[in-house]
Amino acid sequence: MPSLSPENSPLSQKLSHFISMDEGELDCLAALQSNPIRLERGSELIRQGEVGRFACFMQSGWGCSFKLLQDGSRQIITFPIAGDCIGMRSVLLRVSDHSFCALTDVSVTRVEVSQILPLFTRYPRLGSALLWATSRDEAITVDHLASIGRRTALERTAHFFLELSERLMMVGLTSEVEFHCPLTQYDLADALGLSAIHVNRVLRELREIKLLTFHEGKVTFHDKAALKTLAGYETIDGHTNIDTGSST
Amino acid sequence: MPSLSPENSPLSQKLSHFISMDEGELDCLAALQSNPIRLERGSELIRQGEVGRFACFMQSGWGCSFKLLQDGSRQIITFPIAGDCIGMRSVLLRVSDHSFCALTDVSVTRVEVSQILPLFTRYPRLGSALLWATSRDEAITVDHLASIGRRTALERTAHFFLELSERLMMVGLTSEVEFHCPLTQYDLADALGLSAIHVNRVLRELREIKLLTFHEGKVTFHDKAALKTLAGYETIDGHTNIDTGSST
DNA sequence: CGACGCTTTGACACAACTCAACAACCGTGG
DNA sequence: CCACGGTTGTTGAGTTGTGTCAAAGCGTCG
Repeated sequence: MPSLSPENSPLSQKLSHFISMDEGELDCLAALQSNPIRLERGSELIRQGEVGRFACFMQSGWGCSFKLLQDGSRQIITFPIAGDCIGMRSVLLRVSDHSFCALTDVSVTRVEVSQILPLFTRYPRLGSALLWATSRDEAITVDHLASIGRRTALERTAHFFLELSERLMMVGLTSEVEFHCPLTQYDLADALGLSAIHVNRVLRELREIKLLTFHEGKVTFHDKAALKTLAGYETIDGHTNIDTGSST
Repeated sequence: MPSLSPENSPLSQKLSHFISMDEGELDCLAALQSNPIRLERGSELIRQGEVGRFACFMQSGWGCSFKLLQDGSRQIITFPIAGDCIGMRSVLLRVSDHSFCALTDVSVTRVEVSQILPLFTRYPRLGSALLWATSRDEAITVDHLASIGRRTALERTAHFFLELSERLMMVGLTSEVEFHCPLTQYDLADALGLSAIHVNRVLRELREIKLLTFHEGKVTFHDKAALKTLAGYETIDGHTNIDTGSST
């Protein structure tokens, strides 16, 4: 795997959707992401209940952050990909409220909070871009919550892949119609609040109605427009189709 | 309703669980919260899809922030209470991804983001306390997500009230065994991802097994320990009961 | 008084879960 | 080379938790 030039890291790609960056800002981002660490598939970087000592930026690979519940089941919160920040909350809360596990081999760089805060003073635009990215992640979590709470399994699954695709798009990891996706149906189940068996049935239905195929680690959209209609999908950055009504 | 002395505002009460504040910091918080605005029950302060122009701190009353879905259903994300910040994400994302509605008469103060950012420079401890509070809210949302995804209706409802109680506790709005709670069963349903009718059944069961009563706007815990066991509850600030296992 | 908002209950339907079995694919080791 | 266990995917049958529909009770308020 070729090492990316720092100026074109996934993170800077992502942030450039929000602000355009000058050389100093790009250098600062590059410095934040020096010395990547390689993690093997399956390794747990963060453990629920342990003290969070650092945050990380993902450089490449797929992971999942999840909560373990009393009865042994787990709820996957998100699948971090290149350009995403993980574990920031754990640091601020001191104790980690969730775990992080690598689903493929993964490359990350550690950042100390002490590196981040001064950044807001020296590179305020970069700081606000990071805040924007964080808010965006939060909005995705909230969307996820609404999905699990109020959408059917079919809608929910469709919505998930559309959102994932949009996230991958921002870091240049997908074309319009298909992308690589190393998740198992068990992973999907734990993310979507379903059983793995039901995920299988839902995926079959999505395939049969010719909207989307999930096969051999590859997701293919057959009719993105219809999929968006089915899922009630609105782009993450706020363009909504909903008529919010008016009266009390 | 007597106006609170600024030094004892819900927000400063909440933050004082994280840092102890000196006079300058308290004054700064007080300044942030001057000129409260009164909102009538039912008024919508933030509308999904509109441009988010400001954030607010709640002074008193109850509200709900929620997402509207395509089919008209809604998912309530959280019920902001005194001391909570609302709409911050909407400002940073420019377009609001959710709505906010007052469930009782409510008093809030507007804050411009331009007021917040310099605060991190002048009162860094206050800034980090605010970050902590924000992270804590995020952790609650994530918990909520796990609840809806993986807990049964009964566990989920129990968990919700325990968490709510802990939040109220931080701003001095509850005793150990009971608290005022103006939510309807419809509100609960939209928060818990259930139908109102099923919420009613669940509440009846919680009453029958003598764990919790929800009646006439009042929540009473009859056996908090048993309730925590049922819900698999861990305190928000990270003290967990879960044995995270060990092997791969 | 009637209208309305909220709660409560029952009967029934259905989405999603569980259990069980099997198929396909992998890497490993004999 | 093939046998093997482990992981992942697939399918069917039966169960159950939760949703839907319908109706009634009960406050409050105009």
